[in-house]
Amino acid sequence: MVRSNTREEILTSATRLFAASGYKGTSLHDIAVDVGCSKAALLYHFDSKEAILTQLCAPAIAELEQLHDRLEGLESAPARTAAIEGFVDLSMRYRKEIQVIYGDLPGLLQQPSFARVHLLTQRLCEILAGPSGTPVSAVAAKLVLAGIPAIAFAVDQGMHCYSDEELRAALIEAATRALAPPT
Amino acid sequence: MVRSNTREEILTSATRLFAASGYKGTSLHDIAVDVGCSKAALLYHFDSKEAILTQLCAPAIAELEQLHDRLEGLESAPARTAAIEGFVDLSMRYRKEIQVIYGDLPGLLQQPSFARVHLLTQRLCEILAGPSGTPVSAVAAKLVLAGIPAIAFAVDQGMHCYSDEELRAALIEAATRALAPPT
DNA sequence: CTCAAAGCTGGCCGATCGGTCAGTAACTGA
DNA sequence: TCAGTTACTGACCGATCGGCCAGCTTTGAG
Repeated sequence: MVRSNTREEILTSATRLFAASGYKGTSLHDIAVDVGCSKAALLYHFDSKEAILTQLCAPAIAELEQLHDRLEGLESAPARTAAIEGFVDLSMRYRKEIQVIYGDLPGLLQQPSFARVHLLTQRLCEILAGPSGTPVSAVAAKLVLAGIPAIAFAVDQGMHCYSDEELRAALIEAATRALAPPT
Repeated sequence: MVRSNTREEILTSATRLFAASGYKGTSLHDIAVDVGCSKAALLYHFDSKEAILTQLCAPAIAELEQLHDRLEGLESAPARTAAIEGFVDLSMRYRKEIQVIYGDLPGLLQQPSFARVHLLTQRLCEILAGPSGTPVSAVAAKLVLAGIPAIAFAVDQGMHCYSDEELRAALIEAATRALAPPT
């Protein structure tokens, strides 16, 4: 049997398995069984296990990059609302990938391809914190920026009570509220 | 050389190494080198690698349990403020342990000793969401509950700009603001 | 002084890991 | 028809993993 889209199947399986058991907790054998091919086939399509991880995170990172570019030209206030909306959408669209990243954060931080993510996230944080520069606004920005992906992380483990639209709206409102200056 | 407090040294080293490289990413050999003893010595003091993980998380889990008991008798409003303060304090005191848990969340969720943590966190979430029961308040509670430990997670990787007191105050204010009903 | 317990070591075990390699079946353009 | 490329397999490799065990010191009570 020869298939045409094995590469995509590998990426799909790897994403689900990495998200469920972590990068280190998932072996090439596990992925091969899930895909229904040999372990060697994985390494025919990808240079290494790490290459699989990098490839499956690539689209999410690319979109984060795009979000960053989109915000660069805006004024402070509209940049903030756009950042909230963009980051919520991005976190919800790439739930599984975020689960993978969160599940292996300490080990991944050292990897060069994620250093860029760190920079982009820091920039987003500055935008969310706004120009005031008080500790509270900076910490609130970190809170939102860490909390939203963490919800995306947890949402597949027992938070099916809300629809995506409800969840999105609620996240944006809660984030906006946390970041709003006290009245 | 015979030492008296090897057990504590093992727990300290393991916590730091697990936090830095993850549970799976740290071998018994790594811990043994860090402590300055043999790998076999680790398994003399603890039944297994997993037992080390369980033991080092035990104090944090016990305190979470205490926080839960303390909140049980309170009314809705004071329970919420006490929950915020208690959870912020707990998250800051056990930063390293939280880093360990976050770093291996997917794998750890299946473990029985962490099922209890899941329950306690859910109860905390209900208290933070309050009696209103709207999606926004529930999601805001999740946001705060996920965001605070995530900051504790990230704080040791480049957020030394604030003192613990500043950080604590800012976290409590940001969390309170995110959870406050719109005025 | 004796001796058992506590604390610890070096060496070893089977299992599993990521990765390599020679070989093969199927498809494809010349 | 046939050479060449693509997609893939099974067997195998060295390294590393968690864990076990026989035996060696050190310590302290009787």
